[in-house]
Amino acid sequence: MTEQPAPTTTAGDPATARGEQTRQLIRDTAMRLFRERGYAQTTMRAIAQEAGVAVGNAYYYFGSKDHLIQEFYAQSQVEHRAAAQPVLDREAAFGPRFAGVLHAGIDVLTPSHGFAATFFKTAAEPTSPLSPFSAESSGPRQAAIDLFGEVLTGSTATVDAELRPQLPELLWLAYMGVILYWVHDRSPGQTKTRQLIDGAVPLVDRLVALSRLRVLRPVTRQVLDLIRTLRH
Amino acid sequence: MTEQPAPTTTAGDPATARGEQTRQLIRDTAMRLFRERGYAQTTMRAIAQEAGVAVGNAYYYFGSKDHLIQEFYAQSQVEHRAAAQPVLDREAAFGPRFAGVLHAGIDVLTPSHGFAATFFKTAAEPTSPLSPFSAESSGPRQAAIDLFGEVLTGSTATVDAELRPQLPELLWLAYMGVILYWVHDRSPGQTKTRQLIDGAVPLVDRLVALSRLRVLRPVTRQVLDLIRTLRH
DNA sequence: GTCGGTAGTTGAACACGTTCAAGAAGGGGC
DNA sequence: GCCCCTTCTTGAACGTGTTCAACTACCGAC
Repeated sequence: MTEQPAPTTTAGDPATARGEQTRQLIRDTAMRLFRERGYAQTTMRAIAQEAGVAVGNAYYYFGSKDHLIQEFYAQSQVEHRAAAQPVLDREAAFGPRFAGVLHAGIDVLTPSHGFAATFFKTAAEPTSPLSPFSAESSGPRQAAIDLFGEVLTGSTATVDAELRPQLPELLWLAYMGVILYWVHDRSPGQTKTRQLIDGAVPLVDRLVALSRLRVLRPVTRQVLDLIRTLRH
Repeated sequence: MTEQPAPTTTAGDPATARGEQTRQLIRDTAMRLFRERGYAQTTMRAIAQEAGVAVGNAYYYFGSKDHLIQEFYAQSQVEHRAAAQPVLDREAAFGPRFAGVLHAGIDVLTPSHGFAATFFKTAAEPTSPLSPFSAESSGPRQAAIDLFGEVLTGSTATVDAELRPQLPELLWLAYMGVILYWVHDRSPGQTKTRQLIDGAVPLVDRLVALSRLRVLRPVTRQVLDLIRTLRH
């Protein structure tokens, strides 16, 4: 239903399409206003006016106000990947790698905590294309999962063979949990989220290591079976 | 800001206030329309018209359309408590008690899966008074936590002394997780949520039992310290 | 019975997200 | 130059949630 030009999210090509400039103008204006006033307080009329275009023009490029959020996601994901690179280069052990990537994610989001929190509700709606589990956001999601795959591939940790293929997605899921906590985190500077990361990662680390133990094999199996059943 | 008469959520008193009838009429009409058409498709004008009152009148009793959701929560909580009673009477072991109460919760919500899912997003917004973590919903929340307290008090399970006081809230948190999964569950009849409950409860059961083990004492401590740190 | 005040009720009006028919701009084919 | 088609742009109009000044119904006090 909602017509849209080919998604040119990935930078690089020199704005061939005629409207690409307008698209970026509207997107940047929206991001700025979201940061300045918050999501709810930013009206589509205000975005259009500040960008110097008509309201309908914004809807030509973005199907809805919510779709502007998706733009924010994609942007954040790219920044997250970049911020994680130094960690992946530096650390070799699983724990520090995982913690570093989680911290990098929060680092990227921190400046937007005020307004990001208010619109993460849209992501929580299952029917919304903005849900991190939806088909529409499978691109950014897969990129994020791949990032946690890199946390593993580059690490010195030895992981249970059966658990291994599931683990990147599980780590991503843990990251989603961290974000959920972060969104609700009212502590100054969201320090508690940092404590959550630093406290939980060693536990995950130990758990992953334990999964290889002979005695715990049945439990590991049980957990993996459950996960496989529950995946869509 | 939003003026409201004293909340008479608890039934029993014979509608002393003049407007109590109107209040219930509007609430029941809203619940019916939500079920029939879904939350987004039900307009405040439609609710008012079906109830035979003016639009503004609905706002006299309920601060916003979202506040009607809170009414749904409260109602569901009461039904959940009632549906859990047979389980609490029947079962003695922790596992079956916990599983039974979780299933009872899903039983109560199942008829509303279609529309309940769409508005759980409102609950996910941290700033919203509808968030299950908010001060405004501390009443229903505490009632729910108490229900999981009863799961423990009546059970034959012996729990680590340090873990014990935290456990009801943790079980409630697990219930929130189940609901989060249920909301996204697209399987027919939400059978996967049932599998989640049946698969996860034995694991929780085992985990709780293990927490008392000498060898695992340091880990239990670590987890409990983390939880205590993260609580608000 | 009348007065005064509270509780309850009304519907027009507002700002918002969104739609859409109409038009403008651009660019290739001849 | 002219035509045609796609791409882009416009702003009025619609339906929504919400507000609010005005009005009515009730009830106790005298």
